[in-house]
Amino acid sequence: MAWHKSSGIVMLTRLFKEPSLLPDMQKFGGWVDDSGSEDSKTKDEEQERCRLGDEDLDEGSVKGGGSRAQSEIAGEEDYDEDVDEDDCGEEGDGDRPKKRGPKKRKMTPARLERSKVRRQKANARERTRMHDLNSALDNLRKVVPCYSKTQKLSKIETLRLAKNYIWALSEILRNGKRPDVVSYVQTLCKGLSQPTTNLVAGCLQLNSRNFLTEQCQEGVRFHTPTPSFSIQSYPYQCSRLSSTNCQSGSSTHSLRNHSLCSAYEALYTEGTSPEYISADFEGHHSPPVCVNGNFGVRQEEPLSPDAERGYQYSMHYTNLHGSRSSAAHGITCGPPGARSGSVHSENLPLFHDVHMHHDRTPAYEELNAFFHS
DNA sequence: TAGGCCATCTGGTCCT
DNA sequence: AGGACCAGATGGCCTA
Repeated sequence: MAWHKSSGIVMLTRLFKEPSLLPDMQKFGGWVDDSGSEDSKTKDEEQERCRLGDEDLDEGSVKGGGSRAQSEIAGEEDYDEDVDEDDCGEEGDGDRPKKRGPKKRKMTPARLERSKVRRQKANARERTRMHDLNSALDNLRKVVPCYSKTQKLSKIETLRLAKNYIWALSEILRNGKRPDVVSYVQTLCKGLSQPTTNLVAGCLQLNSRNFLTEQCQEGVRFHTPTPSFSIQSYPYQCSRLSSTNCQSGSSTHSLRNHSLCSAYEALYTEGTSPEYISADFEGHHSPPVCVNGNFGVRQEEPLSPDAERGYQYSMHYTNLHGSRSSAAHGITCGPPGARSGSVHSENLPLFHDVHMHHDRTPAYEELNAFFHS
């Protein structure tokens, strides 16, 4: 599906206004073949233009016959200078067909100035609109899984993750049962770039005590709602794996399943009710960790040294912007103030500024209650 | 230096 | 008439 960034943002905006559009998201996108924009002016030029006043806003508002709104905004200064403002006679030479519609008026300095002012106002409105849009996007970043103040998801990744998140939650509500965790993770990461996938999966991976499971070694068979989706599509990069029994592949980078294995493991934690333990994954119980805002985080007991060592196997997140947060990150995960339930960040060298959300929205509460009922 | 991401400008279109 | 929306173009910044 072709997904244009701006189109995606617009779609998101409209989705908030019209949730009924959600089923049409998949149809949304595509490139518009259009052209014809003038060169953008530099910021210095823009600042210079901003020094212009509005004294001409109300001057000379008399228009010719018909609407001229478009021509006023759309570069009226390009119109012919030799067309008289009051000329209502024939336009153009005899060979060309006569043009209908409003006459082009001569650009007087005053009108030129008005055009500039109008353009400035339009630019200011557009800036405000985009700022509002970005603000909404920031709010969206805060409610999708994996929020990082220092490592913001890009716009497109935020939208993709939000779409996946909505889809995952919809599936949960539709099925009325606890989801298969790996499928849940898969759904969240579907279509995301590798860095974002690593980020999301890394957020889900808090416990590596039983990092490599049989499922991992043998290849996890996922219960995915979308058969075409395969975890093999996400070559997660793992770090600090050399000392573990994760060497199932020929290289570190071959351990692409580990993060999801850990994420998978992470959900099935001790402290949860027995029915929470998947039949597919009940060999061990790990300290409770969150998967996203819909899952609570509790850790009932201090980590054992082994468990702490296990965190050394945290997946490496290849961030989008390099060194900003690539090292010494841990995960802050869990309800604020839940000291015993939070994983010590010092044990989590990655993702220290990354955490799952716990926005107490009604949907959150409902789902959280659902998962802990 | 290429590529990704972003902010901004710009002109076109639609709607009120 | 004017604002909202859209999408292309452009340049800046950053990272690999």
